[in-house]
Amino acid sequence: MSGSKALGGARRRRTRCRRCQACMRTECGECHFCKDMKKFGGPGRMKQSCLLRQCTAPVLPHTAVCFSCGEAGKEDTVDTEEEKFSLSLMECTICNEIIHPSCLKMGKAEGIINDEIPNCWECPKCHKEGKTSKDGGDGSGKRRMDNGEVGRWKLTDDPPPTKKKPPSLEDGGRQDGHKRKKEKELPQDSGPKKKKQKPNVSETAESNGPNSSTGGSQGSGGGSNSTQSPTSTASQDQRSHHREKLERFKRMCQLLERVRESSSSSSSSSESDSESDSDSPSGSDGRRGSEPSSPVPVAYSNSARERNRERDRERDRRLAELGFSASEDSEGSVKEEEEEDAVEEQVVGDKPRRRGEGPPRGRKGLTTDGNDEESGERSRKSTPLPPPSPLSSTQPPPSSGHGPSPGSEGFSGKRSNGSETRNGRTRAGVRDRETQEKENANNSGGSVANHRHGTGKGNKGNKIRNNKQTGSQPTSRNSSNSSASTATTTSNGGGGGLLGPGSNSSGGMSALAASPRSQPSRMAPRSQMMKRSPPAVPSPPRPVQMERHLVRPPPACPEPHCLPLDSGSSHVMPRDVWLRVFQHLSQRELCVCMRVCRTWSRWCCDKRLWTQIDLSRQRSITPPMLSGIIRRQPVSLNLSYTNISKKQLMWLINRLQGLLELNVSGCPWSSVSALCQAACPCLRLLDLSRVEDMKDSHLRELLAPPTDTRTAHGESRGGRFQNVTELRLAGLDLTDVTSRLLVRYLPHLTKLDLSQCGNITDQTIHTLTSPMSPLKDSLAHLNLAGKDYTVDSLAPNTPR
DNA sequence: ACAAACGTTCGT
DNA sequence: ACGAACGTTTGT
Repeated sequence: MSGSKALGGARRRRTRCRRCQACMRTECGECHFCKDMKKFGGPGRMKQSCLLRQCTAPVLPHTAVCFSCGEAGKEDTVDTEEEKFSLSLMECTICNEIIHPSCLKMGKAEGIINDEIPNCWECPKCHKEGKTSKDGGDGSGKRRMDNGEVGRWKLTDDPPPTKKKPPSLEDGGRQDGHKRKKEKELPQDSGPKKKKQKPNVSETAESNGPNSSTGGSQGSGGGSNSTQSPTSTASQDQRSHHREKLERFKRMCQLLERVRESSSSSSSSSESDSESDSDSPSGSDGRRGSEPSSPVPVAYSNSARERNRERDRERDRRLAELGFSASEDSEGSVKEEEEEDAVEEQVVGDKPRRRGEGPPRGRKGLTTDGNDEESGERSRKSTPLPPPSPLSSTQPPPSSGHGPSPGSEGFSGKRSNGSETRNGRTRAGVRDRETQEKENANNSGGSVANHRHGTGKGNKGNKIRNNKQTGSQPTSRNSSNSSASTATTTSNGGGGGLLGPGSNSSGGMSALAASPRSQPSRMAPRSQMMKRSPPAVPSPPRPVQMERHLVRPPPACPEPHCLPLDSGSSHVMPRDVWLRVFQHLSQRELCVCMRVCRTWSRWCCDKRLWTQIDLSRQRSITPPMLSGIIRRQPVSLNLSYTNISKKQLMWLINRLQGLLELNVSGCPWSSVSALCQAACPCLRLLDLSRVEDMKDSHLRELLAPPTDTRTAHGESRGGRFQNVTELRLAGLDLTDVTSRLLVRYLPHLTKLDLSQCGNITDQTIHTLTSPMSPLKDSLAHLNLAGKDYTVDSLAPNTPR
C-alpha cells in the first residue's frame, strides 16, 4: 500500500485550492468530463473534474503533515514571509517528502522552490544530492520518466497503487463492466476492482517497500541516501508517476483547448492567476496540527499501523540522513546568489536583488514560466509544436502599445485575478521575494519549470544560481543566462528555463518582443516572467506540448516604485516616469530594457506596454513566443503572414480571452480554421484578409455558432464572433454568400473591408443594406476598393 | 456516508 | 501517446 510512501510520507494527492478562478467556476457541462458526469447525464465513470475547472494551484490536503514533526503547515501563525515559508509545508517534487523548511537541518535555502505549485519545491536534500528531477539522481537510471520531467512538480507522486483493495464497490453500480472490470475483475464481477495486480508486488512493495525501500535504500529519494540509490526503485516509480501526472495535465490542457468553445463563458486565461493561493495550502494549515509524530498518513488504512511504525523508523533514518532536525532552520545558508546576480546586475546596475532580505530567498518566481514553459516544451518534446524556428524574419518592429488599460475588457478581469494570484502565491510570491527569491530563481529557472525542473538537469549545479537569477530578475536572467553565466545553463534548460534550448529560446524571446533581428537572444522570455508571482500553473511538465502549459499572465505584482542604485540610493526618476519613457519604445526596445536590470525588467512587463503584440511575418512562431504572448495578454495581436499552425493558434486563442483585435491575414486557412473551435467573446476586430484558401464555406464555419447548442451558452447563438465590429476580408475569394453570413452573424459590424474581393457583386451591397439587415444602420465604413460596383447599389444606405 | 475528483493503470 | 476507466483519497 503505501508503497508510495516510500519516500517521505505518503504521497499526498493534492486537492483543489478553491480559490483560483478555475475552482470558482462552474462546470461547463460540455467537456468530456462534464459529459461523463451523472449530473450531466453521463455514466460517471471518468470521475474527472470539468476541464474548465482544473485547479491552477492544487494544494496539499489538509491532512498533510510534516514528515519531521508531524504537524501541519503553520504559516498562518506568523507574519513574515520568511517565517511563513519556514512553517509552511513544502512537498519535494523529487522525494515527495512534505516537511516544514524549518524542520530541516539543512539549510532550507538550498531547496528550490517551484512556483508553479503551492508548497512545492525540490528539498535541499534532494537538491544537494543532485537529484534533480530529472537526472535524478536517482540513479536511477531507471526510467524515470524519461524526461526528467519528473522534476517538475508533481503533485504527488507516489503511486499508491498499492492499495489494492477491492472492496469494492461501486461497481455494482457500474453496470457494465467495462472492459476492464471484466478482465481483471472478472472473477468477481461485481467487485470489480480492478487492478491491482499489484497486490502482490505492491504489497510487497508496500509493506516491504516502505521498509525496504525506505528503509533500505532509499528513502525515497530523498532522503535517504540519496546518494546511494536514492531512489532506485522508488524514485523510479515516482518519476513515472510524475510523468503520468504531467501527461495528465497535458491532456487536460488539450481538452481545454478543445472544449474551450463551450467554455466561452470563462476563459482560461483568466485563471491564471488567481490561483496562487499560495496559501491555500496554508489554509490548510490550519488543519490539524495534531499529529504529533506520526507521520503516517492518514490514508493508509490497513496495515497502517505497522507501516506507521516502520515509517516512523524510516522517517527517523531519513531525517537523520537528511540532517533534519526538528527545528533548526538554517536559513542562513543562502549565499549564492551573488554570483549569478552579479553578472546580471553588474550589467545593469541593478542591484536590487536583495530587496528582500538579505539573503535572497525567493527563487522562484514564476517568472520564468513563460520561458520555462517554452523551454521546457522544446526541450522535452517538441512534438506538437513546430520546431522552433528562428525568428528571424523580418518583422516589423512593432510599436509598443500603450494603451492604458486596454486590455481591459478581457484582461482586466483576469488580471486582476492575477493579483490575487500573487496573493495566492503569496507563499511563493511573498516568500519569493524574500527568501524565496533565490529559490525562485531556481524555480523559475527551473521553474519554468517545473516541468523544467527536471529539465533543469543541467541546472543542478546551477540551479540555485539560476534560479535566483531568474527568480530574482527574470528578465535579467535571460540576459544573464544567455549572455553570461549562463552558458551553462543555457544549454539545457538550465538556464534556462528560459530559453530553453538555447538558440531557439533566444529566438523565441526575441521574437516576441523584438523579433528576430538583432537582439537575438535573450530577453524576451523572461521579461514576462517577471511577474513572478504567478505560481501555479499547472504546468505541464512536458516541455513541448504547448497545450499543456498553462501560461499565466504575469501577475501584477507590486513593483518597486523606484530604481535602486548601487550607491544605495534610488534613481531620481520614479517608476511612473520611467513607464512614460518606456511607452515610447518599441517592443523590441522594451526587450532590450528588460535586460538592463531587474527593476526595469519588471517595469517593462507592465501590461500597458504590451497591449499590442505584432508578430506579423515572423517566419515561425515558436513555443516561447506563444507563451510570451499569453503572459502579456495583449489586447491586440497581429499574426499576419506567419506560419502559425492551427494548433498553435487554437492554443493561443483559447488563452487570450480578453483579446480585442486579432489579425491573421495572410495565414493559411488550415491554420485560421482554429478559430472555428475557439471562443473569442471579446473580439472586436478580426482581420482575415488574404487568408489563403479561404472560401465562403470557411467563413460560415468561422462565424456560425458552435454546433453544439449547448455550448452556446447563450451567446453563441449570435455566432462565435458576434461582437466583432470590424471585419477585414480583403483579397478573399468570397462571393455574395458572405454578405448573408455577415448580416446574420455579425450584427454589430461597423467597419467592413471587402476590398479586392473579386467575386463580390452588388448583391452583397443589397444584402448589407436591406431593411432586414441589422447592419444597415450599424455599418459605418465599407471598403469595396478594387471592385466595380454600380453606383446604385451603393447609393442607398451604405455609407461608404 | 457521500460526492468530487486525483492519480494510476489499462486498452487502443 | 491517448483516452477511458476506476480505485482511492478528500472534503463535507
